[in-house]
Amino acid sequence: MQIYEELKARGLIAQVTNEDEIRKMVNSGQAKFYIGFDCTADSLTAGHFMALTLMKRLQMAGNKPVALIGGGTTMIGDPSGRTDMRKMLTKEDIDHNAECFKKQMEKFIEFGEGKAEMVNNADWLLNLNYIDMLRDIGPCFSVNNMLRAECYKQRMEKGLSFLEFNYMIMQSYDFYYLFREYGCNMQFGGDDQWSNMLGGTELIRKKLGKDAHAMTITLLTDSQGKKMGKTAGNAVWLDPEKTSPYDFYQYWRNVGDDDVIKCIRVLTFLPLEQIDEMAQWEGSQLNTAKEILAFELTKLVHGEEEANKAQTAARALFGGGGSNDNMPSTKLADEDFTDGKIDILSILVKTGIAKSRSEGRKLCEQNGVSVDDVKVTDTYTSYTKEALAANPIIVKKGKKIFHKVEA
RNA sequence: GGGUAGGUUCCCGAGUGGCCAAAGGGAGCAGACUGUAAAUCUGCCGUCAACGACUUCGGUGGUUCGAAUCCACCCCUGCCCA
Repeated sequence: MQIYEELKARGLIAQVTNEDEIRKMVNSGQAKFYIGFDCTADSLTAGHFMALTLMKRLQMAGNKPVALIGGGTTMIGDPSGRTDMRKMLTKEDIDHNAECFKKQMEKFIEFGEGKAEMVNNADWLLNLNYIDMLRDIGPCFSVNNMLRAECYKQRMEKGLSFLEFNYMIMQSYDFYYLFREYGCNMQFGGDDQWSNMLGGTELIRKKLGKDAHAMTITLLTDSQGKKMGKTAGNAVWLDPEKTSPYDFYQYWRNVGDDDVIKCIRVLTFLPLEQIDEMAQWEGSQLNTAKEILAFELTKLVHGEEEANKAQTAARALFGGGGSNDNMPSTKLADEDFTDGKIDILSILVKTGIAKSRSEGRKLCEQNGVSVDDVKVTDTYTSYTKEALAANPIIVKKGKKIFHKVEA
């Protein structure tokens, strides 16, 4: 099976500008494609991860990937699919984020001579002269058409600032620039980027009279149509400091029945035949599929060693096994104790299990907290430093959150 | 610039002088049930030294015994007109 067919079979392809040509190009390794990443945070997320895997898949098929870091476009902020304006980031933040992105990507994709390239659109966007640029590409954009673009739809009611309106133009300019200077003939991106990407192909056609292509990836959504890769509004980060490998593993271990196979298909590199077989599984058998999904992804992002640790930790914790070294843990310092003791509420807050003492109190009162598998309902329960130093305790919130506490 | 409708807790959205830490919904968290799933039911859902106290309703001042609610000025947003 060739790469294009494989992408299709995995359900990765959402929209394409010209299927026949793209298939030909991609299958014969003739594509030099780019994917843009706006650096709005200091770590990539599970959402970006799919784009990275796509890059890798295409690279393995002989195509040339270009990772574009959006040091310039982030200054503007993509309004696509958003109902409110992004908060403006400072130049320093953006630079810092770009640096973080770079490091994370390097772990996953090979850059260098004859391999993948990395560019930053700050290098050309930041130096544009307003009037020159307007005269150069301004005539190629129809405001009427732009206003009809899908990516602005949600903003037509709530308001769209001129700043953000320009995002499409900047992204189009990127494609135009990369086409011209780097020979990039294709752009990939999330499905929400479609109109921005078409802006680029249009611009190239108008300015250079040549065809460039665009293809979007299906955004990963769960069976309820919600974007995946988020927990309680927080992203699942690829940075182990922000989302520990254990939590990362757990996120995927806990996806719904209806979503496991899709996730495996879309995100892992397991052969399709094997996946088709798993698709036959039903009921609690799917737990095995979830373990496979979680393990594979953790391995890809954090390495095999971390994946093993996360898996054994999870199995020990949920399988009723003994204690384990790999669960999240906190070592208390001297100043955390008063008169050599610390109470349960302080522990909950200290470990981040509860955001406030109030929340912790409520958790206890509602039977949500246990220490070494014994429910703690008395909020005045406290532990001495000596006891904790001798025997670390395992604090558990609900069924799934474990935390080791030692002194 | 003119007119007009607004800015309420994570989000949506009620509240228009005391009965308001603020209805309702969503999200989230916990409990029951389960398979570390979904659905369902129950409870919680500002903070704290907690039958009480403190901080919050765009901002700053003011009126009042008392303000999310009234007044003044300011900032921001939608819509209409220019």
